[in-house]
Amino acid sequence: MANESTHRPVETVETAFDLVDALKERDGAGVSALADDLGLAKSTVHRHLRTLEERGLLVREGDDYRLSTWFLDYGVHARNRRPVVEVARPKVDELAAETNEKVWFVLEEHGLGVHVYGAEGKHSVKTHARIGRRTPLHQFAAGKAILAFLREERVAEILDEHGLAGQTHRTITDRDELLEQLEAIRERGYAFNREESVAGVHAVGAPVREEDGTAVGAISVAGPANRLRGELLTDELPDLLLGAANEIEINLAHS
Amino acid sequence: MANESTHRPVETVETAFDLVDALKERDGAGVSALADDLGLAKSTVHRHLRTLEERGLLVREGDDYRLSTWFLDYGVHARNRRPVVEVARPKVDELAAETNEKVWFVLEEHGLGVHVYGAEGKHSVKTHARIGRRTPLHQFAAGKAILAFLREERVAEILDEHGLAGQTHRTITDRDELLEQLEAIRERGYAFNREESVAGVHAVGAPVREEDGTAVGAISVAGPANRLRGELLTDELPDLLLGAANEIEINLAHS
DNA sequence: AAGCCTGTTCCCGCTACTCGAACGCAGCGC
DNA sequence: GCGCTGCGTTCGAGTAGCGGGAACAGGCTT
Repeated sequence: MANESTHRPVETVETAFDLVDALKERDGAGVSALADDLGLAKSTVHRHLRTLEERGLLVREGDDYRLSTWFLDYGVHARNRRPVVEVARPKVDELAAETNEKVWFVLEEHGLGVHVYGAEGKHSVKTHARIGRRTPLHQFAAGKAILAFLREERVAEILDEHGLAGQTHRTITDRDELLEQLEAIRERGYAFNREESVAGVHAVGAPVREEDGTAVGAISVAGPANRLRGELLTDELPDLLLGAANEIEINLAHS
Repeated sequence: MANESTHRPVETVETAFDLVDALKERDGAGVSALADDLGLAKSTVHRHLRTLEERGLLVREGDDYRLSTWFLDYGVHARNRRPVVEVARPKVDELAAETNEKVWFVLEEHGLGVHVYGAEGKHSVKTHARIGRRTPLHQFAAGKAILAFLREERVAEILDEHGLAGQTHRTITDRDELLEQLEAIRERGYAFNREESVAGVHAVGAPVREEDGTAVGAISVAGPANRLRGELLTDELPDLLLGAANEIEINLAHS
């Protein structure tokens, strides 16, 4: 599929999104700053920004432009298109109420984990996770749970493409070690994250699978390491998660 | 500022977003269908879709493309950039718990109301409102609350640009009638919506204003018409809303 | 097997995108 | 007061690259 070498992207579209990315990163900026940043002529940047603004994608604040909430509309649409999200949402809420911890539902897209829905428990920790954020799958419990239940070639593809970047000193950065863990996850059915993405934070993740066994997403519970330990971490939470994941799978199959 | 006539948009970017819009509307589609729809050559559509897909903005499902959750990342970023949203969020949650009804926080952008954050009460009604959705300001309580506290010229601009489309038989479609209502809203400080956006649904909306008096957003409570009536509608809910709006304004000024 | 539907590739022509220079305006320092 | 320097904006020109059309490859149906 798709011989990469022959395909030439639409460069004008690429610069448009380079601008959008730059605006996101800089939290808004003006014409000159963006032109410098991207090595484009001011007039070019100007024309692009105006085009995007007239479409409603950007808003002006004085001489600066920033992203508009149009993107939210596209994004929410994209999220809700995946049936599993609608099914998972109430279960995530339930789990958060039961465990009092932060609960996430995560999808895989383009080989990265996307946090698409989260619910706060009474004692939720604040992590860097946020709706829409993309995280390399090997760095967290839900991600590893997904990886463990993807086709082997797909896993290889993903690891080749995105590598094994470290996040904390505990993050798995060795490929063989990761593959071993994935094997263990496959056997017991759920994944742990012991300070691999945030220092002081533990998590458990369980995959949500479809009929053929491949993961369409995962749910996870995360909390402070000193609270999530012992049997709570190794037995109780996995039980709750597997139950919830299973319910989601059933509801998904009958929807 | 901005002589519209001289400015020529980047057409390639426009077609790219025409494709994105079409994909949103159709919930995903293939090359040929999109080419037919937009009157473009298949090869053109193909090249655009590939470009967007390689950027991670689209995902392929077989031969169909659909929007990816990348947009969610942009959108959440855009929303969280507005400081008022972070401040309003906990108040919206509180109000939902207190009233047991659906509570929304709405921003104005490009002359339209954007529902950026909503909280469910125990007895929430399901309306067509959804995070990210844009609605003409004259059609609902929060929107009217915002309109009432914008500069007069700005209001005229918005009405000229977006018109007064009807939504239910109760929607205000007469400009003078709307301006009169806005005057009344300015005097009492909050707005009502009696089946003007959804049949059988009433709502109350209160503006969140900054120091100079202009609205930066609004909160609203919506529920079934037969529950939201009498003193609850005309006194109790307005009181609660004004209190919450005021707290948001104070927190916003000190953040 | 032939037809028809996809998505995909290739190449050519002309559009329109990019650039650079010039302009108007503000704010600042001398 | 004046000029400098920053900004966003406009204009014109030259050519890169976008868009179109035709041809190809593969699946499915008839």
